[in-house]
Amino acid sequence: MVTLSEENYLKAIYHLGKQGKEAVSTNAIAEHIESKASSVTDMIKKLATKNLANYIKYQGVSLTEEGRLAAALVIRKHRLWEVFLVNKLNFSWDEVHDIAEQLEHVKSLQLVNKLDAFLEYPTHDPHGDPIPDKDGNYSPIKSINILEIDTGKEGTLSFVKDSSDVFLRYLNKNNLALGDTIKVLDFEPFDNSLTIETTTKKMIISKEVAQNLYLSV
Amino acid sequence: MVTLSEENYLKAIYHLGKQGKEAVSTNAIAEHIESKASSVTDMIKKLATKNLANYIKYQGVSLTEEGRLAAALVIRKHRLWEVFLVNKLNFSWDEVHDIAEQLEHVKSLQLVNKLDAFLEYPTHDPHGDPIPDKDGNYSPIKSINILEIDTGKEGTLSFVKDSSDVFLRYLNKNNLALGDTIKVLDFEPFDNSLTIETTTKKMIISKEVAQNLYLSV
DNA sequence: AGTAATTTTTAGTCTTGTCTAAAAATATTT
DNA sequence: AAATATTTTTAGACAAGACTAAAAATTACT
Repeated sequence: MVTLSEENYLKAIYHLGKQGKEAVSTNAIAEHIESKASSVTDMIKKLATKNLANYIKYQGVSLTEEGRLAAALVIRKHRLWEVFLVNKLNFSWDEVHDIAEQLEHVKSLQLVNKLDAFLEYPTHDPHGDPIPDKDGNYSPIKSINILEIDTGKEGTLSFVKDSSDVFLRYLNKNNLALGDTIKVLDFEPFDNSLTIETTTKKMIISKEVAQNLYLSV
Repeated sequence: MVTLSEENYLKAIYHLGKQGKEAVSTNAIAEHIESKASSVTDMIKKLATKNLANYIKYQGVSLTEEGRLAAALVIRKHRLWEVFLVNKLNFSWDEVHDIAEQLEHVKSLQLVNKLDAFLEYPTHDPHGDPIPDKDGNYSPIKSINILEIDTGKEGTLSFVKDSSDVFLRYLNKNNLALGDTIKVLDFEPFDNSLTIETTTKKMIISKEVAQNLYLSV
């Protein structure tokens, strides 16, 4: 049995080293989960004895295949619950993190999979992060919301979810095309709209449009 | 902050003494939550210092108004989640208890209330137990599933949810009327039908019919 | 390479919630 | 009402997870 606390460490290791494959430092983990280095050492020893992590003293930790899968499952649950909270319960996407942080620890594979079906197999959460499948795999493409506001991060428009005529006409009219480089400048909480910047201009896009733009970063 | 463990004790006290008003014994609680009497003593002392319980040594515990409300909230959450699992995720009503036992501890008043709205303000969970409202109150009437099979418990038919012509004709045809005494003899998991017994006869009713019959016990 | 700075680990302590075994209080029986 | 049985509480121990302070290892610097 993987405890709540163990799950949080697995998540941290997963996020800090590319999906847990790279070794991450004790200090990085401590900072990420807001604890102390000594606590981290204790826990990673425990994860190692449980075959969830590879650990060599003073050399950092990485996840075993088993650990990677366990971490991906927690992330899958987190993101599915976020979709539920936003799409079904009408939360706004900036309110759901703390609740999903609790829901992600509920244990029942049947529950995850039924929730997945109920939500009609979403591929991305409301923040634009991709949702791992049952085997822990996911596409590296993220929806536009993922670009944090005003950090200067940019992405390349590489996929549109809705390929209806009316949406493609919208893109045409606004001079947006696959391959364009996009940066997010501002987020308006009132209607969830975004101000974005391409190489040629600045514009405001609605929540509906944002949800259909996918970028590689 | 009320911890997970504290919530479980509050629930137990609430269930064992009529909504926590009557004093319940240490042993009864220990048995109910499958722990030891000494652990219970420790915890009820803690609940008392937190003003959630009234405790006099060797005299049992009851809940304070604050404790009663906290317990009712946990039960409200448990039963709402059960409705969600059965009505939205298509679980059968005998599979949902353990999952709801975890979900009931998720903290967010906003979540409970949005879930309540999403489920269209259900009054009873899939087992027939009434769902407390925001103030911890609920009707003492239970839907028929609550009568445990073959325990000899009986109730009086006192309310029908669906009052359409077609349902009332069904009741007429089958000689079921308000005031009738009803006992549940068997449950068929395949289609969730029940075998019931009135003072005059024995019959099988479908899940749909059962969901509309409410009894006072 | 040798010293200084940083990172990581160890050792020992604390809190929460649980347990066993023994002591104290209450209930029951005759 | 005394003796016995049962229930409840206390005392002390333990596991999980976190912390502080000190020791050990690694990395960085000159």
